Amino acid sequence: MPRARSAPTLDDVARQAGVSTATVSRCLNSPERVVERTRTRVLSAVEELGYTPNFGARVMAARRTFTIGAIIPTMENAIFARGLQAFQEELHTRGYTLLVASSAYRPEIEEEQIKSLVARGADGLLLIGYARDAGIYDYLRQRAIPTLVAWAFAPDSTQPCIGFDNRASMQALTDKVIAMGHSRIAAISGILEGNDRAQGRLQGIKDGLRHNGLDPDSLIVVETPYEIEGGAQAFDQAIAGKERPTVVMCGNDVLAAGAMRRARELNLSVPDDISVTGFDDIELARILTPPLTTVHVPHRKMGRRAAVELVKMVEQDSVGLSEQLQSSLKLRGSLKPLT
Amino acid sequence: MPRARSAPTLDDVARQAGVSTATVSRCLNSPERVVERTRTRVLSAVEELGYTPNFGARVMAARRTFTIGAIIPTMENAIFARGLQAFQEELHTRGYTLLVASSAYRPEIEEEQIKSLVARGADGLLLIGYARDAGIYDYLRQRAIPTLVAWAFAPDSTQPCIGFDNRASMQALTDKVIAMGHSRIAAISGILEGNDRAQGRLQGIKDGLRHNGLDPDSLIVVETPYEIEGGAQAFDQAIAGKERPTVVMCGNDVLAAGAMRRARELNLSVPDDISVTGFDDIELARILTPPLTTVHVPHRKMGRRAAVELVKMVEQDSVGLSEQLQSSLKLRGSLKPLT
DNA sequence: CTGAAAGCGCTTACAG
DNA sequence: CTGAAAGCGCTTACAG
Repeated sequence: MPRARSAPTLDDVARQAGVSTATVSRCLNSPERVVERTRTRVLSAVEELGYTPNFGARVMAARRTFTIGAIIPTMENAIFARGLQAFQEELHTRGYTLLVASSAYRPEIEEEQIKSLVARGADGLLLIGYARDAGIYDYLRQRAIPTLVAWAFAPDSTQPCIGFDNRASMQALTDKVIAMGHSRIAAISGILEGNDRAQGRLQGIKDGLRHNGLDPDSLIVVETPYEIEGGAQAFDQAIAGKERPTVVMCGNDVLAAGAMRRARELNLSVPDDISVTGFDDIELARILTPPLTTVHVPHRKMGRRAAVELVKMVEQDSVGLSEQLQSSLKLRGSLKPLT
Repeated sequence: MPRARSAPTLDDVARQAGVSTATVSRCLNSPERVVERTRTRVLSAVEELGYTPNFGARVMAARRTFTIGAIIPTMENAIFARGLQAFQEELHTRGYTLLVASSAYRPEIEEEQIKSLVARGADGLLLIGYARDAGIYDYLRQRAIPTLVAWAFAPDSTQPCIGFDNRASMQALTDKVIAMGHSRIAAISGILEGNDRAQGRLQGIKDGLRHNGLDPDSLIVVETPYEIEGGAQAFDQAIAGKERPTVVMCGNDVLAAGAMRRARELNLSVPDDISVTGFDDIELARILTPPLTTVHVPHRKMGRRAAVELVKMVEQDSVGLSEQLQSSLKLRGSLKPLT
């Protein structure tokens, strides 16, 4: 915060207005406690000098930064971008600023980033998914940093969480896929380790198989990073067996986009030769050819609700209420009934 | 930053280690100025107490926050997401944290956000594009906030900028389009007002027309927000004239994706009935059917370079060097020669 | 190499 | 409604 050496301070304003610094501070922070006459005098002094409160001093005296930290796996994935945008907008209307860091889906980086944002004075923290080392939650509890988990919902989570049930959502899609006559199913999953969303989604497929009398162990599973290229390469493995699956269920829309691109390169028609499904319903899903069958997730709503709840936790020092949001199936051209 | 009332302070550490607070501070900030024996004693006291420096106090005393602010139009657009991710990664390796705000492409919101991030103590600022009110630059200069512009390069910019020449890049694409035999050209542009990138790209198309002896005034121009839906709706207008254009050149890939979706809905084949081009070469470009001809922009490199330069400006109090990055054409299936 | 002490610029009980 | 003053927890010349 290197500023012109001449940056005016509260003292300057006080002198100019002929009042004490306490009064100036009150005019700025709780104007109703100052009589109108004084207030206008002070405010015009503020205006005249172009005074802006010094951030560090204010933080130190008030013991809060009005800053909320968020650590997401990556900003590049549209899945987080949309929700994070809504989160930031909502924070802004509430007077908070967003501090962002990314973990690249790596627990040890996430841990480092958590500590870094806490050291930077984040008043509260948004994390993606609930599965992580208990030590981190201890650390956060010890420092009394309100922490909210999003993008996942688990009734038994130790942390308040706002999100949807990844596992049940994926099972619902699987039930539908099976109802359409598919039974040779392959899954392209994101990296499972340390990722409760990816694990939940894969479990959801197995639940669906089991639920419909199919053997979950017969499921072909290919694990790959959540990238288009990953989806494309995984597709090759997914269809490599002697009997080609009739449908490839992907852990998210990005993987599905990669899978569909690869299908096209192999001259396989989607959905005539093979069906493909995704998860998330990001914008991409509708511009693919054919449009992608997927699970719709209310990203913006989730981001907004998370901001509201987290600010409440920070300001009222409350524990935070979990909230389960509903997902829904979007049936589009990439999934076709087996006649 | 509400923490457990028991959060240890420098004083606690000093007492525990039997030294002064000055020595503890030195151990943490310039360890080489403390003799080893003392240092290890202090460090183990730090460890024992689980001491973390108080952010506000440190900021106030040191007069900097090690925080860099970035204000982008929106996080939702993959165009910024990729570059911002790289920007954040590079900042992190240099010990800085990223503060993010978004402007929704609205100058008045951007101005508010600039002031907000400055008030939050951003040591430096990253802004997108150079065109904005001179008053803002005055404001930033007055507070001595190092400011770097990215996503655009203009040799005559008053601010240091790291980016590419939007206008020349689009002209290069236009030259190519015309060389392929197209002359009935429509443009789907982003909103022009206050957006130098959008203006530059549109000018680039006109430059190309002029350069090839065509009348720039004959260009059909439809202006719409940078969203898929905007591109889809604009497509209808772009082809509404008596003679259908043979190519629709879009201000970015997102608009192009919308245009292509709409073409499909109208049963127009791309590229047989009409060609489409984009700008940015985000991942989406390669998964469209057919793949999109576009202008490749080195987003990650731009983000990294911007971080390096901005940190240099902050730490060395230097003016900042502009850097022009090269874009390149990606010719793919959505653009077809007119035989 | 280390310490005593001033100072950073606010906020906030506590008085009046 | 307003002011005097303590205090927030660091950093950093300045001495020694």
